[in-house]
Amino acid sequence: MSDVLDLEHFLPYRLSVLSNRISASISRLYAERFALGMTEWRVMAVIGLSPGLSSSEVVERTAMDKVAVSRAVDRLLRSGRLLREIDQADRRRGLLRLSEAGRAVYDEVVPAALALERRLLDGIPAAGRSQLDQLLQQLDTSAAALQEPN
Amino acid sequence: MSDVLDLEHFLPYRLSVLSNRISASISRLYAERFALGMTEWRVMAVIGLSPGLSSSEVVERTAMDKVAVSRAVDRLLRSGRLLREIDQADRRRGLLRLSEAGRAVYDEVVPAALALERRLLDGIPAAGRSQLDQLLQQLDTSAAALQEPN
DNA sequence: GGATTATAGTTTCATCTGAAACTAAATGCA
DNA sequence: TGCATTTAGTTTCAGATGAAACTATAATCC
Repeated sequence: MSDVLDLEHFLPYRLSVLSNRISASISRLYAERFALGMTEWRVMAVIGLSPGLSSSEVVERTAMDKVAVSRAVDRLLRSGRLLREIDQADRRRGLLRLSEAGRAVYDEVVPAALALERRLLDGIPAAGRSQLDQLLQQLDTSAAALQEPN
Repeated sequence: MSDVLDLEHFLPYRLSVLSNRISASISRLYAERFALGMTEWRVMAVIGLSPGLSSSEVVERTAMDKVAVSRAVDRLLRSGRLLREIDQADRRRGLLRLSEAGRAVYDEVVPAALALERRLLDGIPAAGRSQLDQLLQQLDTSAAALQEPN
């Protein structure tokens, strides 16, 4: 059909707008209540679930920029929400865990984040959710393929 | 079930990663071949389809920031890809259209963008695509609702 | 063991971004 | 008509961002 590009129906654009909308809401949640940036929250989320990871492992898992992670870790250390212990087996690496204060924030943010996700999915029945899951998976695979090969 | 938040399965996170991945690929396409930023391209896309809109109408349609649009328009005017004519009925407004050079870029980028979209959707059958369409629509509605009401 | 290469993480720098303040024109109102 | 308010669009400023250079440690090769 069309060589016409209508942004409204252009998948990359729709995803971008949707994702920005959601990020804005969710950032507001973190920022207002906990003075927490998106990157910082993501670091906390990863470390909360998997204590003892290093910064570069966080980078691998989250696909965030390593500079961003470095700075987020720095802020979290300084605000006392994260602890870092040098890995004695490899002294370049710093092993991260939540402090008590960090854990307290984590335990409060997780339910709020999950509640927000639930509101997003509210109108969508179980069948639709698993379709969504599968579709996102496929898109992610295609998108990853798009990255490298030209 | 769980009060556990695993980023890998957290919808806002997945959307953000997916959208960033796709945006990166697509930006590369615009940037390398045409020295065109994402915002600039979006402005061109809207104006290409609907010549004669003003900047603020572009803002409305794209949900982009008005500062970003203002700057993108400025760059596009200076690179000679866009023309602006002051609306004589309301001299605050500038009516935008693609120049000949702009149209040439547009006519080359549109098929490339559509091709990229096609590659994204490649593994997904027609049924899945319409599900996706519907799901994104629903999510967008929920996300919009999330914006205002606290 | 010493030189070379690779990796973890940080710093620098130039750019991008968006909120808020601002300018200019238009509209509403007395 | 003249003053106050609203709207279109730009500029300013302060902070976020990411590529590239850098530091420190580890691993590899001779």
